Amino acid sequence: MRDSNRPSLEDVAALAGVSTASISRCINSPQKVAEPTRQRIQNAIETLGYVPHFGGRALARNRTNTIGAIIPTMDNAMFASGLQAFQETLSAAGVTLLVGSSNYDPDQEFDAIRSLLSQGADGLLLIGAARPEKTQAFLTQHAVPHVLAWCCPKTGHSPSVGFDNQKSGHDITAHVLAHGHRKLAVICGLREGNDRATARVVGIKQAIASQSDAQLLGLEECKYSFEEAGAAFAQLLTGPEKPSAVICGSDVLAVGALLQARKMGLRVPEDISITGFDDISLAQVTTPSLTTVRVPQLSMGRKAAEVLLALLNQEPGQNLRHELMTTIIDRGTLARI
Amino acid sequence: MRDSNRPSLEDVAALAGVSTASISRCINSPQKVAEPTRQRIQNAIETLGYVPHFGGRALARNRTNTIGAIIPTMDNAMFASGLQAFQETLSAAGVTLLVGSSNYDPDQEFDAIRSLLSQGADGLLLIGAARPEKTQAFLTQHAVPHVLAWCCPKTGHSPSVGFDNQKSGHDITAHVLAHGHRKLAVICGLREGNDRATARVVGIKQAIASQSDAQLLGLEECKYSFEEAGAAFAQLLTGPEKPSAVICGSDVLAVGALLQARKMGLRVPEDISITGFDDISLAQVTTPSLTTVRVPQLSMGRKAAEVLLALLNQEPGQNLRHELMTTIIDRGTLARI
DNA sequence: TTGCGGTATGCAAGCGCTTACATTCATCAA
DNA sequence: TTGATGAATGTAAGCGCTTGCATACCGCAA
Repeated sequence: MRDSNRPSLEDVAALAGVSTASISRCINSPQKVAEPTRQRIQNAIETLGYVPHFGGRALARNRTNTIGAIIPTMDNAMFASGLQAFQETLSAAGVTLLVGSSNYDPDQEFDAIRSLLSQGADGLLLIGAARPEKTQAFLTQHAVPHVLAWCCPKTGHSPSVGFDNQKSGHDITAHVLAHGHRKLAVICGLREGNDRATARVVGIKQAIASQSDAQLLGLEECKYSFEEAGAAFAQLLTGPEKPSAVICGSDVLAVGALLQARKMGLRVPEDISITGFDDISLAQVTTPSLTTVRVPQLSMGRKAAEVLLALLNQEPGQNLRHELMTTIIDRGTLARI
Repeated sequence: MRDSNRPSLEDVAALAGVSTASISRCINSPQKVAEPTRQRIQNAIETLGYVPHFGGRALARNRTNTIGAIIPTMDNAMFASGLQAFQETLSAAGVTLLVGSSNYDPDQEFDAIRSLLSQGADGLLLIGAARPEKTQAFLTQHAVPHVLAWCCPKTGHSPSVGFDNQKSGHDITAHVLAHGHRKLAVICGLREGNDRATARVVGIKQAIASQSDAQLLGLEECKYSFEEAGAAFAQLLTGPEKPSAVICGSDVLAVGALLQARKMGLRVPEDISITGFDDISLAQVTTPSLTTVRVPQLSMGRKAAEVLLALLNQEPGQNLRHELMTTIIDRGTLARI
């Protein structure tokens, strides 16, 4: 490739009149090299435009300073900004981020894991806790340092940085109930293999169950798109009894529902209330703006990076389970009745 | 790290009773190995859970199968979905994506470039064409295969996959003028070091200049946030003459303006028209939804990946400049007057 | 002067993989 | 039978870097 005249350590050594060992030391622990030598080496490095060869270094050190993240998709503000924070934190520590995506598909996730590891990732960031036996076994067998984000499982021994999806689902529902709603409906993402979506629904159902006169009129599962969510919303309104509030498992779903409601001539929140989840920027932009659950994406991304770095550096005494708090953001789509 | 008992080629070779060369061949070009041997090797690989060591491979091949992308930020739907498409295309070709971010800062971009290259990136995706001499020199000196996206420079010899920002800026402005607007104002991103923002404004001004009775009442530069854009919008309305339309260099800015307009009691588009740029999902969600310029993010990301892969494989006869078309999406924030 | 301790540098052995070249062996045409 | 051919496999030389150990050198105390 771009090698033929790529300078190597040896070239630098020749130019500076020292051994390759000194160059290496000068780069990796400058204090071990006398000042005048350091100068000479620096000059040589610069005149040649030397950049250490990654493969050589990785081979000798058996470490790449690279971390992989596998997220369902970047095409969703939800993960993108968490990932951005994650990347920035890593970058500050001199570690580079490799990304892979799973499209919410466990098989694709497995492939991505294999691929990132074979690309030399020292550790991984994974979203959620639910994964097939096969994937778990692979992670265990290869003793892959990893942290789970967007969740906070009570079982399992993977470090995690996230929040309690179930509790958050419960909270927003309790909030809706407290506003007087009794006939509820739910739109959630496809739950198979998605523990976050699943847990949120569990929390929602739990809250409804604990309010004796409340009822769940319907639940629709769909992909995270405006269109599908709109269709799901329409479907929920076909029954004989109409919900007074629709609780959505994500802001994208909620916005899809909101747009559809408008299309159907329903006023939000006068005719029907809608709530979201995540608090991505979409949520503040709709009219009315979305009552939703704020997920601490930035701090989650940052913290996940810190935990993973600590893991790789074998720093002891780490807290392995970091539960962050979500907050209900009251805006305009939830009416009191 | 996770090495002590990591199996190596040699271990596999011992188990399978062949030489390491055969294992390597079996992995990289199976047709060169006889079927029974292949079976034996496969078994050995699986029982040991062997995964090739990245460093060793990179060293021997002098290629990492890794590509770096440096984008201003992922925390903006604008780049995120293009990046997603880019990543998916690479992934299908067995290439992994490394990401870095620049925060729209040329120095940070330079650091990111160095960092990704030192991480072994075989090639780079960069956003926009404008960069300091120093950065250019670095790219040239190291003969870094790269492609520029989100732009389509007529000069320079870097391959590019993008669209004509200036023309698009011109087009949307002409569109606004065709709706009868004559008093215009502009909100754009910080132009320093951002050739896309700059070019868009040039196009906008050009269109205004070509319509003799049109005038540009004001231009505000700000960061890509709702708040700053709102402030910019307010600022534009402080003068004695009020614009009838505000052209924004990005949907984020347009939405900020829109929210601010509402706050100020202005009806959009009755009292004032607003246009965006990019057509990210925000644009279809506001009330009224945003008249904007659609940028073909998915095809851009995909194409950029293809071009870069072709570049790395030394495929000849490549078209080095791919200009994609933008489209004006008419929605509700532009009135006819 | 000798010897000691410490610092700066060099030497050389890997790290795990790929691959050009060498070897072996079976097949087949002459 | 013989030699040419080609397929399957082995041998071993790197790829560029790090690092334990050896060496050289300096200043200083004895």
